Amino acid sequence: MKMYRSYKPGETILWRGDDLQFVASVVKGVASLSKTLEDGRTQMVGLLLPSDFIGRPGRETVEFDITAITDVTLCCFRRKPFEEMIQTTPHIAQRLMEIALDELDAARDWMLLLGRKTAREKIATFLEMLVRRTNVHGIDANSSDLTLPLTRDEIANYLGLTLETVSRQLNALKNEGMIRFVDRRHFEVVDLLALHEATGDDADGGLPV
Amino acid sequence: MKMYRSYKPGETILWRGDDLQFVASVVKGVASLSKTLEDGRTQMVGLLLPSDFIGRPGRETVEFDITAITDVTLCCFRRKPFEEMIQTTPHIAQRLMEIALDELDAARDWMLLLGRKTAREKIATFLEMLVRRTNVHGIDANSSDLTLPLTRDEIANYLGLTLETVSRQLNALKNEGMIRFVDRRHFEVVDLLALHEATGDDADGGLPV
DNA sequence: TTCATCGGTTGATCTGTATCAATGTTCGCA
DNA sequence: TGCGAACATTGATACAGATCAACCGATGAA
Repeated sequence: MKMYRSYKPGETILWRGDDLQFVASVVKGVASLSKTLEDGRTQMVGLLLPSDFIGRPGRETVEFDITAITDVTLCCFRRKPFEEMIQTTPHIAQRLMEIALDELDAARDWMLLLGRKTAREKIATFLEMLVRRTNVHGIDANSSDLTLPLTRDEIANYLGLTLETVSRQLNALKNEGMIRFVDRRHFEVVDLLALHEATGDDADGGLPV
Repeated sequence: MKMYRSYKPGETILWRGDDLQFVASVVKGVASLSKTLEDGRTQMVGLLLPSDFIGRPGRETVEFDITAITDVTLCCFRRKPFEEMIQTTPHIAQRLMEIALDELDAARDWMLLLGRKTAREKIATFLEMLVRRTNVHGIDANSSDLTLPLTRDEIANYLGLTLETVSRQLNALKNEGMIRFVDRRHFEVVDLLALHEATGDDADGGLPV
């Protein structure tokens, strides 16, 4: 009924079109959802963090590739019994609906970012999101010592940029004194207000992640 | 309990942050969902067509502007009784979940388009979507005499381009013999295969709208 | 009939980001 | 202990699409 599976960084969890015999939830680690064009250009369309959900009732294949970014552990259920459970336990459907609607909100914020923001604004938005998410998870409120969970290349795929542009803009924000790097994967935010201004977002219009 | 409201083209149905006392479904017409940056750049993040739904249980404001594109008629319900209905009628929650998941799939396809496609590919994808959607609605199977529901400017906002680029790419596809214009708002597809190739999409990876 | 407006087209130029290329840094492993 | 691979930075150049600007053609009001 219920089983655990683990994946190494870089390992593909599911390919687009794969048969989806299981639904799963992320126990540990970070995974990416991504879509690819014919010639190989790819775009991340979501990140999976612990407690996030894979699979959907009534659909037997996935529409994107799912790849482990860090070590990932999933908790898997067979799809059939899970679907029956939805039928019989109404508030599960409700909960899943809320999850889907939250993801939809996040996807739409990302559409604004991908369609209209400059490279600089994209990077600033991404960093601000990391601040907010780290704080929500209650780790710290001081915006210092944040972790970049992705490589420059992965950030580029997330933001619709190239890795060179990511590197340049990250350094630009550093040189302007908004952020400081501890090492390549760790940074702190020196001037959160300036960072927010650099996102281009409307006063109260941050990402509700 | 249930009432109808109408809007003229260009009229704003809801502003971001507006109090959402109602949920509604579109009876007639086309409306857009859009998000705006501080300096006015805007990006459409969705289109509402007849049968589409506005509002979500458990959230009292909308996160984007909703604007009528054509004459629009909505059928509105008070939010409270609607939410109670969800609690008591389980398959409504299920249906809403499916709608949300479908929209999420569409949003993710759009993220790939916004983040990675060229102007030409964006236009081709948009036209192919119109073909598919028109055919689904059973109007015709011949890809001839399709209607462009949006102005050049609105298309630009939908695709993350400027209106000049939309105009140029539309003409480029015309000059290559893929499409033909009847007038500014009506066209037919001459070479559907070529149009599909121009989308850049992976063989079987069309938009499941 | 004229004029104003709105949506659309077309042209010239500019610019942000991609691309191409070389170099630097870190870390795991023989 | 040093070597190689992966990740990252930096520089030079190219180009797609934005921007600025002029013009066109319907439609509708006076």
